[in-house]
Amino acid sequence: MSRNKIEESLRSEKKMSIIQCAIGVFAEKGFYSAKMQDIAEAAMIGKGTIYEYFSTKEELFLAVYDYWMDDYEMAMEQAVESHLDPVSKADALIDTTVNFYEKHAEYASILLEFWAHALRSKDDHFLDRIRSMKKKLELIGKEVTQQMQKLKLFKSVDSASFSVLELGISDGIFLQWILDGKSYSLREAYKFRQSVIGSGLMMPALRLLVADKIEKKLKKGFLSSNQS
Amino acid sequence: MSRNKIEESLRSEKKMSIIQCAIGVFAEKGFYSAKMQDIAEAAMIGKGTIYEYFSTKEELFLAVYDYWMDDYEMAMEQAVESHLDPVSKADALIDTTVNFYEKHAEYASILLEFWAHALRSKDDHFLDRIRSMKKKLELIGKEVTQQMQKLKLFKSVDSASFSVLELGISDGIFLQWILDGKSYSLREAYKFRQSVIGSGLMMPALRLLVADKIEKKLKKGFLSSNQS
Amino acid sequence: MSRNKIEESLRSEKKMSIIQCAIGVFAEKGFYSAKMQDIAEAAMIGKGTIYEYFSTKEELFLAVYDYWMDDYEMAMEQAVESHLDPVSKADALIDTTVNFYEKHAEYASILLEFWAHALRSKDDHFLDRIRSMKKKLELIGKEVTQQMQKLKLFKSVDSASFSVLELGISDGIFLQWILDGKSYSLREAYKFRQSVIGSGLMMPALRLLVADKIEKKLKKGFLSSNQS
Amino acid sequence: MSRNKIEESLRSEKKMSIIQCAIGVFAEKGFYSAKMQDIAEAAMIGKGTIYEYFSTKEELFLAVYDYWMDDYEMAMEQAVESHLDPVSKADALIDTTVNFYEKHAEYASILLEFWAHALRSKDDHFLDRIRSMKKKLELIGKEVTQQMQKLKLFKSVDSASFSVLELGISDGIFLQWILDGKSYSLREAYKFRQSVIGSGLMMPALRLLVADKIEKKLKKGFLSSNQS
DNA sequence: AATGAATGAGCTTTCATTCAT
DNA sequence: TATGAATGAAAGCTCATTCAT
Repeated sequence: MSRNKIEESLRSEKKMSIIQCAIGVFAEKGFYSAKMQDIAEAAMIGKGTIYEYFSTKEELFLAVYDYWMDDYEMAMEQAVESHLDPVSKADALIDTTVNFYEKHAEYASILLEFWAHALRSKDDHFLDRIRSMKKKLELIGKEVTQQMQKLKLFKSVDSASFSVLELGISDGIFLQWILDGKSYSLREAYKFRQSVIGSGLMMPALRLLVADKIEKKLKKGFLSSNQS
Repeated sequence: MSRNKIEESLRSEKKMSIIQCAIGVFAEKGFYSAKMQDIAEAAMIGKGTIYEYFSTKEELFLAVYDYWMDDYEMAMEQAVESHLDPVSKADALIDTTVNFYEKHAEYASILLEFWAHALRSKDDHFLDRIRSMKKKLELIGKEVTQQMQKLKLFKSVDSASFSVLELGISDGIFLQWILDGKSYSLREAYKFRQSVIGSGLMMPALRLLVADKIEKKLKKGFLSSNQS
Repeated sequence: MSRNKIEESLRSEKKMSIIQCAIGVFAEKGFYSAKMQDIAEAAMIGKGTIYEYFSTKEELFLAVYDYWMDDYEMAMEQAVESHLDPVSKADALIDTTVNFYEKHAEYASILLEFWAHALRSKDDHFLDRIRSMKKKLELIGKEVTQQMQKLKLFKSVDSASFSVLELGISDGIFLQWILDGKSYSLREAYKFRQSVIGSGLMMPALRLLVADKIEKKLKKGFLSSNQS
Repeated sequence: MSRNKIEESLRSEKKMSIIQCAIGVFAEKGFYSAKMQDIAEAAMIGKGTIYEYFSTKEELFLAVYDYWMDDYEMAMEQAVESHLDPVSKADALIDTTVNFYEKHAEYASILLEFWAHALRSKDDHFLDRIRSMKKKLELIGKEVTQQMQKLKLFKSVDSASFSVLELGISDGIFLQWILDGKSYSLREAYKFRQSVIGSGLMMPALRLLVADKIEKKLKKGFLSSNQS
């Protein structure tokens, strides 16, 4: 590695370290209440040093979101690529999402605040970032849905609409779970959701096959804490 | 009305007026960027006067949320009470929700910010308020679901879980709709959701009855702008 | 006086009070080293209060200069108006200038800094203010010169150029006096200047009349401290 | 040259190079707004390197002024030495001054700022430097004046006072010229000044000799742009 | 000797809150 | 009761200076 490359890499590493510390502070205090001082202290560096890497607090906030979403996107892409049949893909996607959300549950408030920020900001930068990620996820969902249809597993459904809906549902469940104080299993909630929706879209042949399992799941719900 | 009662009522009216003005300012600028001065100007009163009614900015913010949620709760309760059969009730609930969300779309960022605030606040006041509202809505949803089951319209499903799920889905769809720049009809998205989910929970008898309509809806999706 | 008028007047008075305190602080520390805190303390008000009257530090600085120059301009105008013959007018102008400069000697550094600021500022506001004052003074000087010529006291001289020159000389003498640590009498320096220049412009008739006095003045200079 | 001498000389050269770059930056931005970074960039060296040569920003500022004044002093000394008769000397001095000022017109704001700085500084260093230069120039002026008197060209006048006056006038004209946006010829202004003052101090014999030329100059002034 | 990443004191400005009227 | 002038704590950001390399 050349001298420049090493320096570049060191710089990048330091940036990451600041971002990681910032996540914690932003999550705990929120964008406005988080002080640059706090973040500097968390990263055990001087206040001025942050500004060597991010020119404003807002830019750091955006970087935090980016860092996060890149992580999520990559995981989702990998999930879909590492399976062949659409059913496994769908399962893997849900699994990845649940893992991601469980891992970052404590940072949910950043997500909300970021969305709020984006909706209000004159600068489209924030909204664009959100939408680009949504587009990517929608595409993945759409493809899996279409494969399901091709294999006659799913009824004929507008795959784009369904994919958008799924994304909304996914965020919505996560949000409720957080607001409900994580009092039930997020994974079970997702599975319950899958039972309800899958049950609605499956072709009769498939439905009969898994009817029993679905029925049990629906009856059981996801609120009882002793999950099998 | 006694002298005191009149005064009390006047006071309450003024409070409402401040809250209503605050909603607009909070929505446009967000909690932190909204200045008490802005709110006072919007309400055409002096800055100090706000403090006669609310002791801090945070309290006013909470009052804004309360005012809003009371409105929503009341509308939902009325919706369910003004219909007898559970299918109409369900339709009315969806209608009310869509109406409410469409009406307050521009205030979505407050909602997000409020949730973020609640998640972070040491003071459980905020979370409690959110949960009390969710409990109420969950109850409503649970009852309707149980009635559906009693009438053999719905499969056997844990009504509490389903109700919680529905709430999450509802918020999730709204959120996506907002983040997607309201580029499609929120109502159609809700109907699509209903088709997917309904299709999964309906008893075979009912399903056959509405199969055609549902099938069409699923094929069409909700993203095309020329909705019938 | 109406309620509004009174308030307006109070506001104006407070503004003046802040300006007067700011003069002292700016003079002692310079624009950059003068802290708003210092000025607030000098005025015995809160730091924030200054911003009720001046929106930026720079605006306050400009106000200080304006306040000063208005004072000077008014004094000069009054000086010229309260005399009829041009010789008395010229004497009065010099007298006024000397008085003004002696009174504000300690604030000379503000003047210099203001000029430096004006020369550099992208905003022409500062330079314009300086030039408008110079224009006014040049006009006054020009008129007096022309009257001198009309009365055959002065040789034929381009009055505009002479007026500009005089202004420069005036500032220059003041500057030297300040930089020389006020080690001689500013008044005597001005008189010496008058002798040199007057001697050069006077018509022979007048010159012969005052030759003696001028000669003495020239011989004596203005550096000896025991001024008569 | 010994090893040490060479190193010393290299060091000195680098110092000069930094000073020259600093002049430009200080002139454009002023002492406070000029960043050490800017100066380092202008000199194409690292920020830290400046501190190898100057221990503080203020010291560099002083060095800039010194460098400048040394330049001016040397030019003035050379001017007076390269002529024999006092009239030529006086002309050469004016010429040198005009040249110097015209060349450094854009740096006028530094001069002003430096003076302001000097007046305020607790540290007499700055004022002393100014005064030592003034002393030198006054001495030169005094000598020339005395030679003029010896040759019976000038009336009897206190040469020290006159020299101080001249210095003030010189700076004053320069200052006006700068503040007037250099809208006329500095050289013509100096000549006009010479006509006015010379006319006042010349002995009758000399005056008659140049009366015509002076009269024309006075009538013409220096504000018309088409200078002959 | 030369560098520039790191630093943190210190700045202007903002704004929720108070309180005299 | 209503007000808005006054306040000062607080925070983002800057930049002269240091020092390890």
